Order: sequence, then structure tokens, then C-alpha cells
Amino acid sequence: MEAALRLMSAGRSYTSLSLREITRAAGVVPTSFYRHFSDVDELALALVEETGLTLRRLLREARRAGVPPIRIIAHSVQIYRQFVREHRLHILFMASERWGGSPLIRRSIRYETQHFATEMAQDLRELSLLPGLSMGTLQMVCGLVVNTMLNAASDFIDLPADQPQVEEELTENFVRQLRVIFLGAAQWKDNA
Amino acid sequence: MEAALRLMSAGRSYTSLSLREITRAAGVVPTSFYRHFSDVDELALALVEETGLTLRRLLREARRAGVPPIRIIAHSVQIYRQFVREHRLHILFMASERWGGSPLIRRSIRYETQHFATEMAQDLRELSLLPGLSMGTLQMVCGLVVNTMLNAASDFIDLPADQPQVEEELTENFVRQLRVIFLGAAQWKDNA
DNA sequence: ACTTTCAGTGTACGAGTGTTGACAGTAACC
DNA sequence: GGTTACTGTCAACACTCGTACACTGAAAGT
Repeated sequence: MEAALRLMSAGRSYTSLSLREITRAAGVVPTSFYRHFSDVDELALALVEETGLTLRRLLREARRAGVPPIRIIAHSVQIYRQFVREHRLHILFMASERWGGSPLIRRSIRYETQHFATEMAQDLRELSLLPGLSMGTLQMVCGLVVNTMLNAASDFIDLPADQPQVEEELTENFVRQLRVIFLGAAQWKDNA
Repeated sequence: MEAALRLMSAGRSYTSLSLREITRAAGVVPTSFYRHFSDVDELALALVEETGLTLRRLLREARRAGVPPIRIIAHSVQIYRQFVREHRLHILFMASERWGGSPLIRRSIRYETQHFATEMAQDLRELSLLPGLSMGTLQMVCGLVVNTMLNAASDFIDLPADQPQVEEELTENFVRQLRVIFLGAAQWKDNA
């Protein structure tokens, strides 16, 4: 799995990786692959699951931080950016195979992101940010947030690593987009 | 180009298509490919460009409609959904290779979508929706809108074609997300 | 009428592909 | 101490792949 991610870090898409390439990168003979997965798709599914765990850890970290409610967006974004840096390859995988891979992979990624959005919605509810919004609405908003997060991650990822001020700009844009969303959510009237 | 899109309509990603497959689907011998493109990437770039034109036509249509400003979102979404239905394959290509393909393809798609967002921002300005927002802010909001559009398109596209009520649900969700965004944009204060 | 361009065909190459089957060592279990 | 499960290796299979080269016929240009 690590070898597959490593290969993708050069800008390749998962679908374009061959079984032999992956085993070669893993320092193992092709036939050994079948000892662990029956398919390249199966490896991908395992990666999705692993990334799901990783994402849930992100929420836990964000939750744990004491929340001065004004700066909560900027702060969460900071955590997220750090997170993207640390788990760069997992996030890259998730974000770029979300629409790219086989239907099977797409479906499992969609499941994972929906799960993530749901947890986020529950968090928002428990923290009583955005009070007065129905659970359905919260779910909708969180879906939007998650999409925005993954888009931003993709932007971060094939950034020319030597221009920190472009990264700064991108982060700024990301924060502002989230702010728009939460501004809108705060204004939302469920019956309208 | 049409053959490539056709192959993708079965859920395959562009990157996973081989030159031979494409020519086979086009009813032509592999070597003929080189008469038109020197590369599969070059074909992809041509597709991106064609889709760009298509997208700009979308804006023109949306603009031409008389605007009862309350219903403008719902109405634009209707146009967009119709549009996704008609140019299904092009939109599918655009949305799914956005993060998937070679770095070259990614870059050209990004260029095209940014261009699209810019035009949309200019439209908003001319129609004086969202007055009081700087051009930079409008650009940021439109970027968010375009991302949301493409995400929705991807959702539309691998929908089980026999469940119209799921599609209805998805559309409803899409409209609500856009409404959140525009609500937020209307509340935006540039100096904050 | 002669030539150039264009789009297509056929053959052929070397390289890479997924998968099978038989075999080897090493750890774990009773 | 013998059996079983695990993980790995090697050789081989029938394919597919991208690309090079030489060739053909039709259209367009002068």
C-alpha cells in the first residue's frame, strides 16, 4: 500500500498503476501480490479504509482544541493544512481517486466522505455552533464543506513546493470559502 | 475524441484508456492515430478545449434568460442540469479528469475552470447581483460555485439511471448548497 | 497532367502486462 | 516433532501495448 502511494506521489493516477509496478516498488515479486490482495482494486479499497481512519483522527484533533468560536474556522484550517502535510499521500489518494478510479473505488470513497460529513455534522450539533439548523441541513452544509476541503487538498498537493507564498494565498482562499459557507449556513432558514 | 468519450462513459478513467483501445473504438487502425495527435495527452487537451467552449455556451444560455432575481438560483440549476444531460460525456470528462489525469491535463482543466469562474464573476458584477463585493471576492465565490457545480455533475453522472427520485434529491441538495453559498456571499463584508 | 498533402492500411519489433502452477523457507500450533 | 499457515521466489503463458517503417488511394493545388 505504501508503495502504491509512493508511485502516485509523482503525479500518476492510481488507475494507471500496474500490479507489477506496485510490487516492483514494494521490492517484491509480482506473484507475491496475490498473497495479500486478489486484485489491485482490493488494495485500493484497503487504502480508502485506512484513509478513512486517518480522517476521523483529524476530526478528533480538531474537536479537542479549545474553541474560541470566532477563530474556529481559521484554526481548524490550520489543523487541516498541517494534516494534509503530514498525510499528504493518503489525502492525495482520496481526493484524486474520488472521481477517477473504478466505480467500485468511487463508491467506497463516497461512502467514506459521507460518513465523515455525518460525523462533522454531529460535532457541529454538539458544539451548538449553528443552532437552529435541522440535522438534514447540517448534513448538507457539511457535505459542501467536505467537498471544499478535498478540492483545497488537491490544490495544495500539486503545488510547486518552492513557492510558499502561493500556498499562503491558496490557504487564504480556502479559509474565505469556508467563511462564506458558514456565513450562509448561519443565515439559513429551514422553511425557506 | 468521440470514441474516447464513449469509452469513458462506461465508468473508465481517461488515463486508463490505451491508444489502441481508442482507435479500435473509432474504427481505425492504431497507426492512424498519429495523423491527428502525437500523443494521447494531446487528444485530451483537445477535449478540454472543446469542453471549455461548451461551458461558455452554458453561461451564455443562463445569461440570456430573463432574471426574476429570487428564483435565479433554482432556474440556473435547471439550465445546468439540462446541460449536464445534454453534454453528459464532456462534463464527465472535465469533472473526472480534473484531479485524475496527467499533470498536463490537470493544468489545462484548471485553466479552463478558472477562466469559467472569471466569466461568471463578471456576469454577476454586470447583473449587480451581490453588489458591494470586490472583484477578488466575487472570483473566490465563483470558484467555490464552480467546484460545487463540478462535484454535483460527478454525482449526477454515475447515478443509476432508473431512479429519478434519487436524482431529484441530488438536485435539491445541489440547489440548497448553492443557496448557502450565495446567502453567505450576500452577507460578506470585505474588510472582515 | 503532375505533384503534394492527407488519412488510412499492414506488418513487425521489443517491452510490459496479469495470472498460473510448482516450489522453498520460516514461524506458529498442538 | 510433525503439521499447517504464511509469505516469498522462479519460470512460463498468452496478451496487449506504443511506435517505426513502408505503402496506398483519394483529394487539392498549380
